[in-house]
Amino acid sequence: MSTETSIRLIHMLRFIPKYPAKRSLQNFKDHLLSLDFEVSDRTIQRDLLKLERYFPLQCDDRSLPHGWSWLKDAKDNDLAAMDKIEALSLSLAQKFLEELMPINEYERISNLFDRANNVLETSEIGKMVRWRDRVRVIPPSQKLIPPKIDQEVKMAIYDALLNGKQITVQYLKASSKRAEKRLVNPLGIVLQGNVNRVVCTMDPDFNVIRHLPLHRFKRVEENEEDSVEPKDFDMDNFIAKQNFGFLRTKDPINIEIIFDASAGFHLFETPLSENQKINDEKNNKLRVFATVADTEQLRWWLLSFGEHAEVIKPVSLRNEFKKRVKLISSIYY
Amino acid sequence: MSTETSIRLIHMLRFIPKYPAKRSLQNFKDHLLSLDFEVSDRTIQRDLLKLERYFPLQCDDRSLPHGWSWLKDAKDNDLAAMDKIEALSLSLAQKFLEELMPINEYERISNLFDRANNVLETSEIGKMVRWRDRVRVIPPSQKLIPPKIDQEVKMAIYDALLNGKQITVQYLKASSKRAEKRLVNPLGIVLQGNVNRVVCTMDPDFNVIRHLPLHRFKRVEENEEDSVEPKDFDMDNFIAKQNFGFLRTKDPINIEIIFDASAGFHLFETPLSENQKINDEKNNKLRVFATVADTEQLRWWLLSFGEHAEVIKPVSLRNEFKKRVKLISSIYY
DNA sequence: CTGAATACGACAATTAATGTCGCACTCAGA
DNA sequence: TCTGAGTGCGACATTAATTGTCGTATTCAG
Repeated sequence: MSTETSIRLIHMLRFIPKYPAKRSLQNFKDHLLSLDFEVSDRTIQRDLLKLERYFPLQCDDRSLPHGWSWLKDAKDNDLAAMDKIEALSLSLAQKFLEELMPINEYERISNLFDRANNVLETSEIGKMVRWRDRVRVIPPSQKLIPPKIDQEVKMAIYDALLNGKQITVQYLKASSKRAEKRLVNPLGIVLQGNVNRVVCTMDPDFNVIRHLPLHRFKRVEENEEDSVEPKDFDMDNFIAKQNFGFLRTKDPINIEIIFDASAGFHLFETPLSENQKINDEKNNKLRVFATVADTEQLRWWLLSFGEHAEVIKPVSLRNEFKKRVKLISSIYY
Repeated sequence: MSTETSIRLIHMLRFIPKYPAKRSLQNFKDHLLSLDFEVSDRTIQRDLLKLERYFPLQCDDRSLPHGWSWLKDAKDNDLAAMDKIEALSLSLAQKFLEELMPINEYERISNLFDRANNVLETSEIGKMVRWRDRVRVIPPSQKLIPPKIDQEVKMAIYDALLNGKQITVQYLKASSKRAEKRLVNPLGIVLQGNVNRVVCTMDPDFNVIRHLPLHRFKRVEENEEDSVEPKDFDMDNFIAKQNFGFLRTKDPINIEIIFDASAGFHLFETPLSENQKINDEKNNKLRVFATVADTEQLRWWLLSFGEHAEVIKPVSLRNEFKKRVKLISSIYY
């Protein structure tokens, strides 16, 4: 018999599920026994009362046996036991992230996912369908291989950013093979697809704001000096106006597009905007109206439909597409 | 003086950071004092030794004062204190997920994110740059508004899937306005972009395998009957061969594409495949070779480059593009 | 080299934890 | 409505663990 009360309490805390699930005294007894804690029923009852004083727990005493659970909206119920459904949701989220983001970096989130998978795997065998075989994620766009990021480097840069400190780095320019020593003022982080970019200024010219892929930094040392920032630096301005070149005009535009019904049908379920309207034309076409941001992405998206989408408005966009279509034709003919 | 030893131990456990960060006796003392635990130094030392016996902790005794931390690769270190860098990473992951997936559903993951944001917000003010202003996520493709999913419905369907049970549902057909009662055998879940689909069979014809958006299910009841599955049902087969129509041929294809240098440059950093090769042609073009899956997505992706990409091989794909380009031309001219 | 800070073993006093028992209550089945 | 097994909980004596104190050894900055 183990004599370590506190440890037993921790195990009990982690065995309590979130409301509306609940555990009975007998459940706790079995669970503790499987962990080699042999105590009397009375002790378990007392333990639960004690935990209730310090954590947002709940005892359903409307019927026997009483059932214990965490309050639904408890803040720190990351301690709580995970139920199967929650585990399945998390496992889905994991598959989703894996497709899109180098998730292995995020250690704590991996822990959470590990725990979820563990719950799914140790549930009663046979009764449960093998979820692994039953869940798939279809990536929304062409899959590209993410660059490898050095964890030490990443952590050092994040740390410097948080502390507002300058860093001295070895930076590998795209054009060269050897890293160069540079002095860098980190300003921010931008995640673009699966590329992690550091927004910064760098010697010799600290007036130019750059955005450099994190994986090009080879060595990072945090300096004593505080990071020097350009006056009135603002991330949104930087992204919008200058460097990423996604946003064309600041104002949203009203678009009118004709889709083949099969290609545009999904817009009924996942609209482009809150104000989207769809007219069902007779000839198996859909005429879609929406107000959207005027971005490069919009163009990429429209282009990807090929012959299944026709830009009608705004006229400027239609003319742009006319020109591009001519250019594309000239490639193949 | 509080007399609740066990509770104190739990607080201590959650205050211990992950290696390589560490906490000294004085740190613990201050922390406990702020939580109204007034104990002697010796007690804290003994507590730590006790915790060390039951959790993967580590005491760095190479120098004074000694520093405690969780082992780096501990499995259950979701209990551990979160450091600022980890918190920033998680906050990034959250922003990433928010752009792409209806994440608010995943309660436990939200808790984790809340905790991360809390760490960032309660850190020493002033010393830390305001991370909110310094972190951005640029979505990889056109943003569409995710459908709203009823949590009760989702949980009921997941539960039935896990338990291998039939369900009786109210299903809203795309064409109609009123939900109909149906008997459904759930077979699996597919996440496609931000649409959550249920793979299933349904009355009246249980031989047809369907994939229906989760948000079309209006009410779900789990039945006593076990779910009846088609013989030899296999998710991958289902996705690949029949219904999603993404995969064209089972075998990967060797593609050769000519990109404008500016458009294809990112492939240096995020390649299409492990075996990708890039020839730098003289005329500001890149000739890219890679082995990729033969999917619709590949076509969408290539089309989205417009005049900045030319398909060379395989010849079949080039011919396909030739035809499509002619069709596109005919729309605008 | 020196003094302040830290770690830790030992021990006795204190405090908490535990099992047992008895009684009250619940609830399903007769 | 009755019955009995199951469950919850108050009380209490016993046992076991926890705690503060003190003394000594060690570390480390100046």
